[in-house]
Amino acid sequence: MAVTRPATLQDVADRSGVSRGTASRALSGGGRVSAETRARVAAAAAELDFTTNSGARNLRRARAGSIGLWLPQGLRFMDYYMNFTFGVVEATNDRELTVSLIPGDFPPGKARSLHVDGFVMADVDGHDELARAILTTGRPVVTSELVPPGVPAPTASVTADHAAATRLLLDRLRRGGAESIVVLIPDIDQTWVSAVHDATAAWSAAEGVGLSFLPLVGVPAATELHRIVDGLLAARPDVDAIVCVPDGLAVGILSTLRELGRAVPEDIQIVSYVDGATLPIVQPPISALDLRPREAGLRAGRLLVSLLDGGVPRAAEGGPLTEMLDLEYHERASTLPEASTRRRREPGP
Amino acid sequence: MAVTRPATLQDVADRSGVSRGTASRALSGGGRVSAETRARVAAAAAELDFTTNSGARNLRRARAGSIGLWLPQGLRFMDYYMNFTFGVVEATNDRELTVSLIPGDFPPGKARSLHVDGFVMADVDGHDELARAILTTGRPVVTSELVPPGVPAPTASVTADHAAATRLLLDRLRRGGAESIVVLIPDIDQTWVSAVHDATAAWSAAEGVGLSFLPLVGVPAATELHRIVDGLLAARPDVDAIVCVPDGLAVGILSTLRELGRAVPEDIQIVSYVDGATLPIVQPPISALDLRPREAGLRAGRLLVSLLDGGVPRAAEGGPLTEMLDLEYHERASTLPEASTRRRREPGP
DNA sequence: GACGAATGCGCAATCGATTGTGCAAAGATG
DNA sequence: CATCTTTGCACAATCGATTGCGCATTCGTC
Repeated sequence: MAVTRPATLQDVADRSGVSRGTASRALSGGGRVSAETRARVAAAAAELDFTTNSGARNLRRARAGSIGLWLPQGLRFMDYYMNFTFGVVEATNDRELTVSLIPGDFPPGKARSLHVDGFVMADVDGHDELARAILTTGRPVVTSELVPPGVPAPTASVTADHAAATRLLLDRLRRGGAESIVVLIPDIDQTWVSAVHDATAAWSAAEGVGLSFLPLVGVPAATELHRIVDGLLAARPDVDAIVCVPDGLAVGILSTLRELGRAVPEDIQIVSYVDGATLPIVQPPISALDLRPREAGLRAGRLLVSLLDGGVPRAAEGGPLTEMLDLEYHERASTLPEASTRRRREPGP
Repeated sequence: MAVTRPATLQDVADRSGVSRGTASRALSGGGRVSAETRARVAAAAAELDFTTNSGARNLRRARAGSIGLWLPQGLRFMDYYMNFTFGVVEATNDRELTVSLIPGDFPPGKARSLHVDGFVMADVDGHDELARAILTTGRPVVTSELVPPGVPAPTASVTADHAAATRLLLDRLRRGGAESIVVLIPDIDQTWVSAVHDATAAWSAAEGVGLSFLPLVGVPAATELHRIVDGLLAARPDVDAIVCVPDGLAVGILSTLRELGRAVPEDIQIVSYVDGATLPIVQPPISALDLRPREAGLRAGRLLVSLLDGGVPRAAEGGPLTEMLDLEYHERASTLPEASTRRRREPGP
C-alpha cells in the first residue's frame, strides 16, 4: 500500500468538476450551492477520504485552533489536576479546538509566541514567572480560582466559595464535638489556600473554638509526618480534630494517628479539604470536600470558548467575569455525626 | 493601549528594507545573508516584537506541529498518567512541537482528521475503538507498553520487563517468609497486567508457593473492599502476603487489614505493583514498584520525535522498535526484610 | 583586464483552505 | 418581450511563512 498524500480540497474539486471555492462552500454548508452540486462534492470527498486540513483553515481564519492549558509545577494534587484537565478537554468537544499542554519550564519571555487562542490556568501561584507572563500576553485567559494580588488579572475566572466551604467543614467538626482543631495547610501562594486560611481564622475568632495552623512545606515523607504529628500531639494534647488541606496527606495522618494509639474519629476527627481517590477506601473512610475538579475544568474551558466566540462581554461592569462553582461535602466515617455520641478520651463515669 | 495585530514577517521585512524571503532567511539562520543584513532584520524583529506564526510555518512545511496524546479512559491510575503526561511534554521541549490531548470520546471514525504528526499512547486497551482507530491511521505511533494481540501494531513502543519485576516482588515476599500469596489484579485488557498475571502464575508453579488471584472490577468502595478482604481472609486464612496491582488500592487494603486485626507486615506483607504519592506516607509505608511514569512518557515522546525527524529506521529487522525501561523497587516497611525476623500468628514456644 | 566562482538578495510559487466579488444563466414580474 | 432578481458558480485575493531560482554584484585568479 503506497503512502498516499492525503486528499486536499483541490482534489475534491477536481473530482467533482467544480472550483475549489465551490467545493469549500459545498462542504462547509454556507454559501449558495445547488443541492445537486453539494451532493456530488460530498460524494467525491467521501471517496477521497478527504478531511479538511485544520492548519490551513486556522491560518486563513487567523486563529490558532487550540487553547493552552497551564498547570502548576510540582507534583502535588495530581488527582485533582488530571480530572481538571479532562474537564477542559471535554469543553472543547465538537468544537474545532485542541487543548495543548504548556510545559512548566517554558521560557516566560517566549510566552507570546505560544500559538494558542487563549489559556486556561489552574491555581495560579504568585511566584510563577511563566504564569505571570501568560497573563500579560493580552490573550483571553480563564483561571480556575482567582489569582493572588499583584498578579495581572485574567479575563475571567471560575472559583468557589472557599470561605463558606471552610466554615461548613469546621461547623461539621464542631457539631461532632471538636473543641481544639488543627489545620494542616500547605505553604503555597494560591488564593484558595489563603481563603481557607483566612476563613478558618475568622471562624475561630467568632466561634471561640481553639484552633491552630500547621504549615507544611513540600510533601513530607512518612517519618517526617510521624514526627510532625507526634510533635503536634505532644505540644497540644487536647487536639481532637484535624483538617488536612493537601489531598493525599489525610491518609498518612490517619495511619500515623492509629500508630500513635489515637482512635479516629472517637479521639480525633479528620477531614480533608481536597477529596481524592484513596480517601474513601481507607478505614475509616475520610470525610472530604469534593472540589469537583472535572466540573471546574469543564466550566473554565466553556467560559474560555465563549470568550473566544465573542459570546461573553469582555468586562462586565464591576471587574472581571467570575463564575461560581458549588462544592460538595462528602460525609464519611472519619468525622462524628453528633456530639452526644462522642466518646472522650477520659474514662466514663 | 490599542489592540494591535501581531507583527508579521512582512512587517519585519518592510521595516528593515529587505524582502520577505530575505527576512525569513535572516531570522531562521539558513541561506546566504550578510551579517549586516541579518543584524538589521533581527533588530527590526525585536523592535516589532515579532514571533513567527507557527501555524503558517507548519502549513508550509506540511507538518501539524503537534503530537497527539491518548490516555486510557476511566479514572484509574491518575497519578501515573499525570506524570506520564508531563514526561511526554518534557520530550517536546525546545522543539517546535506541542502536545495535544485527545478527548477520550473522540469519534473513532474521525481519527484520521486529527491534525497531528504522530501519537503517543499509554496502555492501549484492546477494547477501545478510538485506540484502534488511531493505530490504523498509518501515522507514527509510540505506545507505552505493548498493545494487546489483535490490535494493529504501533510504530514503536516503550515497555518494561514486567515479568522480571513481578518475579522480583514475589521473590522479595518469599524471602520475607511468604508462603501463601494473593494477587489483587484489575480486570482490564492491558498487556502489562497480563504480563504480571502470567509471570505470577509461572512463578507460583516453579516455586511451589501457594498463590491465588483476586480479580477486581472497577474501583471498589470502602465497604466493598472490607467485604472483599474479609471474605478473602475467611476463605484463605493462611494468606500472609498481598500484591496489589492497582495503585491507590494498597492503602485501602492496609487499613482494612488493621481493622481486621492483622498486623502489617508481621502477619501479612503488602506490596503495590504501582507506586503512588500516598504509599510512602502511610504507616507502615508500603513497598512498591516505581514504574517511573515520567521517564516512560519522556522516552515515548523522544522516540516519537526521533521517528518524526526520520532519525530512526521505521522497521528495524525483527519487527517493531521496542525500547526497554528499567523499573525500580522501593523497599519500605510493609514487607519483611528477612524470614528469620518473621513473627507467625501462632503463639511462640 | 578578463573570466569563473561565490555572495547577497529579490521574485514568485507554494502549503491548503476560506471568502468577497463578479459574471452568466435561470426565473420572476410588468 | 424586456427588465429585474435570484441563483450557481468561477476567479482570485488572502492568511503568514518557507524556499527554489535567477539576476546582479563582488571577489579571486591567471
